[in-house]
Amino acid sequence: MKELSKAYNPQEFEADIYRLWEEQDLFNPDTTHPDGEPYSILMPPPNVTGVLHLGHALENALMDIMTRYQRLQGKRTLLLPGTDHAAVATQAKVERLLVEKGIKNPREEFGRQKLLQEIRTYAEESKSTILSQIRKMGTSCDWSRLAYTFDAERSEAVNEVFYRMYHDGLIYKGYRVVNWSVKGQSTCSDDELVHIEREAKLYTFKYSDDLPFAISTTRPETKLGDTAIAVNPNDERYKKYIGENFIVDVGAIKPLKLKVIADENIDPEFGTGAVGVTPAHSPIDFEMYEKQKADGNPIDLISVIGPDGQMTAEAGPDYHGLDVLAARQKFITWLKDNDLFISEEEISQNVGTSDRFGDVVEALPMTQWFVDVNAVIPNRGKSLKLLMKEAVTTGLDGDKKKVVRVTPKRFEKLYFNWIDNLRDWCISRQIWWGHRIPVWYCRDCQESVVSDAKQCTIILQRHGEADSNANDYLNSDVSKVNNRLTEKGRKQVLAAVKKMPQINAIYSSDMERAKETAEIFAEKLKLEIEYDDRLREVGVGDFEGSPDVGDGFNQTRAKFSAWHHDNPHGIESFDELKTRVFASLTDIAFEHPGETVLVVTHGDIARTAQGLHENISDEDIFHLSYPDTGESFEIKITPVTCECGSHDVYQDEYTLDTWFSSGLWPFSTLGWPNNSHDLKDFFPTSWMQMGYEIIFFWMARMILMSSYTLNEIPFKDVYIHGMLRDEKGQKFSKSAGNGIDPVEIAEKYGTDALRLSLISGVTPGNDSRFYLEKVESNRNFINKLWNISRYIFMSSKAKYSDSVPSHSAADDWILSRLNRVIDAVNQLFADYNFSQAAELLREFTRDDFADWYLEIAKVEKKKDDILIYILNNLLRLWHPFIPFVTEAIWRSMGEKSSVMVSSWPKVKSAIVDQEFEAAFAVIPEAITKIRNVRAEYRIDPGKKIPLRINSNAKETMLADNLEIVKALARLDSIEFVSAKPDRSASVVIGPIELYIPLAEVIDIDQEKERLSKELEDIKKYVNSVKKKLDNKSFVDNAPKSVVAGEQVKYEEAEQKMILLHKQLEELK
RNA sequence: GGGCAAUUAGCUCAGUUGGUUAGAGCGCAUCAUUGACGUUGAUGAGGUCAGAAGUUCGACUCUUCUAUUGCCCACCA
Repeated sequence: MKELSKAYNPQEFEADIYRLWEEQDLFNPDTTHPDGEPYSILMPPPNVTGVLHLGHALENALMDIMTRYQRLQGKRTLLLPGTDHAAVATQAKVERLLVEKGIKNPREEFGRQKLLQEIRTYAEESKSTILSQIRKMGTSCDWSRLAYTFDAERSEAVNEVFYRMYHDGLIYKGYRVVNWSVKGQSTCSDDELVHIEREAKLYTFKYSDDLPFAISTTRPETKLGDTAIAVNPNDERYKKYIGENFIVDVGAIKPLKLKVIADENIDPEFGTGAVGVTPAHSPIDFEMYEKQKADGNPIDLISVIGPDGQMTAEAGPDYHGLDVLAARQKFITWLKDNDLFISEEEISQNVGTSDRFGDVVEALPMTQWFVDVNAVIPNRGKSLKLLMKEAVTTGLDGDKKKVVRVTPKRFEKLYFNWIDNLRDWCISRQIWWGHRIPVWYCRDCQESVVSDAKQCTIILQRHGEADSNANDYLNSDVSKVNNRLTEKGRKQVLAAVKKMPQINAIYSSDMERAKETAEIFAEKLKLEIEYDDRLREVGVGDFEGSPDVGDGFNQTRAKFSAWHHDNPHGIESFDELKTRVFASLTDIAFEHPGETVLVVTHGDIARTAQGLHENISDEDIFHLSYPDTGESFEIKITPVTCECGSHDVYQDEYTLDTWFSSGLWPFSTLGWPNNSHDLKDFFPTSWMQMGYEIIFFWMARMILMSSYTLNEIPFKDVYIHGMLRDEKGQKFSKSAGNGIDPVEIAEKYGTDALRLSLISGVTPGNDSRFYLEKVESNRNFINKLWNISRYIFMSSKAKYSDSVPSHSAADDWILSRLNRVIDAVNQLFADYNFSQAAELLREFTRDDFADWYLEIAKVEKKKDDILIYILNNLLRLWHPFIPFVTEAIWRSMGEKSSVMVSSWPKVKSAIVDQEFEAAFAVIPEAITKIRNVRAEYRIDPGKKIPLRINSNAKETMLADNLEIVKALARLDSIEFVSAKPDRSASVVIGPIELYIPLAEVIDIDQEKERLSKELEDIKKYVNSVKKKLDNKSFVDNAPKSVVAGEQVKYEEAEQKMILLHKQLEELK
């Protein structure tokens, strides 16, 4: 047995222990419990937008506690780690950082490839930080199964699901009013809106004098696009006009034709009871537009606001180019000038803002991709909406086994409410960081193709610096110059090799400088090189060997039209260049679907490939920047063949909502769409935890995707946790400046203390507070456990054995307690009540074990085996909560394998004896009462005093365990007496009377007061119980056991009362 | 506008099908401490369970209403 160091210093062992677990592959269920019953938890993937915060730390603690608990039960437990590319969140973040660095418009200045490269670099960095932080939290996840929502496997799943939904008619492209963030230049879904309340003005006016209506609006500028007036069909004032058309001229490009339409939802009481209908800029009005169209009574749709947030030409020459606020003022002025303005009124209104970009969104009509939540799924007879509902109510198709249990249950209501109000989900985004929509358009026949082909990731690597770069001359003819890499160039390549991800194949231009570069890669990556002359640098014609100055090569090309189709000065035409690059890369993609390929090539070729990939104009391609020598960027090409046979397709440039890929997480991480073992074994997953703020975003989407794709629920149980708040109850946020770095806390107090603090006080679904005092007290507690162990190791030489003989009442007591605690902890785990489980363990460890049993053990001696036994059990019970310290102590105990793969203690019910425990309680009670008297009379704690016991207690538990009382209450003599000695303090415990003869210190008055006070208390109690028992209806109606219990209480209390009374009498 | 949650000791919170003399931790007070642990121990003070009504033999617990706080949802233009 190793001695534990004197102080508990988590910094000394936590990192080593985690490394050891990893080295022994203990997080991998296939290593530890290959034959156990599968149990799986998926980590909600943190966004790669920054660093781990306290909320993540809480989630890690919760998941890991559950994982370690299940693993100790012998289950084949998988906790699968991963991260989320978080499309818009990440791009918004990186753009913000770039703007801070002085780049005003990153998208314009960088272009797609370069910005994506920036984002990717940021994301990868953030990812590796987060992963190391997860390790720091002690999370026992299986790193061999690490996933990323944006990696090749997950992309494959995304495309496959899109493909299926499209062919099932659940995904459609439609012209609809969507939420548009002008600042982010992208759509967002309804769920991504954050509603804020703000003051606004409600204006009332007429379109023209001829019109019998006045209308009210908060957005006068949109009225330039009005095409109807809606009234309630039962509104007597306006009924007669329904169906009529009015022509008004409010200054738009042409006069507006306004049809009066009826709509039930119009409130006749609000405003004037007539509503100007702007189908293009209001989702509700758009619905009216759709309805009118469906009814064969179409109205127009005029878009007067553009994606740039400015008025369009449709709005008329007076307004065109103005931003909305300026247009509003101008329109109001016009109304006033023409005596059409009636009134304005301050109202408060709710507006939707973009959760990532923060601006108020505009409603704009656009062509976007949607998931239809109401359409009937072929062969299923029900809609996605219905599937989502079934999964939480009856189970899918009524199968009770396919039902998600939500803890706490009240969140189900929230979920249903959301489903009921759900509209079609807009899944296309105009940002670049994300999964491209897997739709291709054919350049030959103009048709679109939705393909489930696996995309090939191509890393375009420019060769390292060559002689031509260093000495500035052009070289594209392999036969003319032997242009090799410089020393610097080779170094660049070696550096690039280190950064290279897993590669399946290498292709290279056959020019010397590329060849040389490729060879370095090939050697290091142990791959063969395929040479392709179509990857050669652009042909420079007559400029071969000369520096590119004056009227040289690039000047010639700058006159774009001159070499577009032709070959001025013998240079390669752009058409020829594009054709060979496209053909080469397409061939590669078809050769390596689903793989990552390194293509070593030249600057101009890389840029041309990039341009082709982005589907931008030839001239724009020419103006793209090169990658630097030795640098690379990646593009993804999916080998798609159009129905017409052409490979000449380009992909839709929109990307998918990030929640589309997150929704697939429960199965995409387990190998779907491939028929993997993991999918069979671990899906549906067993348990999932998440914060209530992502129930709509994530839980709902996972249920949608799983029930659609696999006709299964994604998880059997979902545990909803609350948010962490600071000590004042405020949210943690950067802007509030109250952020706490979990890693810093872990470093200072130890991860174990952090974990315990995070979950303490946490109940399902409720917010909890986090503050340093909590961490400190938990650290102190762990230190206590450390010292308990240290003491036991110092005093005991025993080895753990699964069964230990009991030598005394105290032994029986502690063993019974232990088993009862194990039982209770199991129950608390079953209810996901982690905080209480830890609380219970803490109580047992500190109060029962350390404060009582260890002290008793010092008196009774020879308890080595029991001490070790209990400690061993305790370490296993504590391990899910505080994995590091339990492992450290476990190893010191001489155990060879890890505590994390030992076994969860079994309840030995034969040992549990609650009655005996209750009987034993007299001993601590007696000791406490005596200590109490000592404290009251200020007796020096070191001084030993005598004790007399009324002899009627001779045959009790107390009489059998006097040695314990003697030592712990610091007594020098104990005798049984038949009468109370003179001048002594007395206490009553049930039927037992204890006397403490203290002639020299005793104060009769003080003693009288003390006893009187106690007598008063007990009298009150006796009376209340008596009243109850005298109440006939109580005796008649209450269950017998309750009445009997009250009777016992009464008798005991009464006896105590009599004894106290007697003692008080004796004092007089 | 609709909904959800919370309200228990100075602070943070338990209290799981109605029966407890309503608990814990921190803080506070008093005392102790060469001892496994001062990152400690012993002892104590402190609450009409937000308010009102109701159901019941019995309410912190169930019902209704009220108040305060927080959160979520929502197409009064």
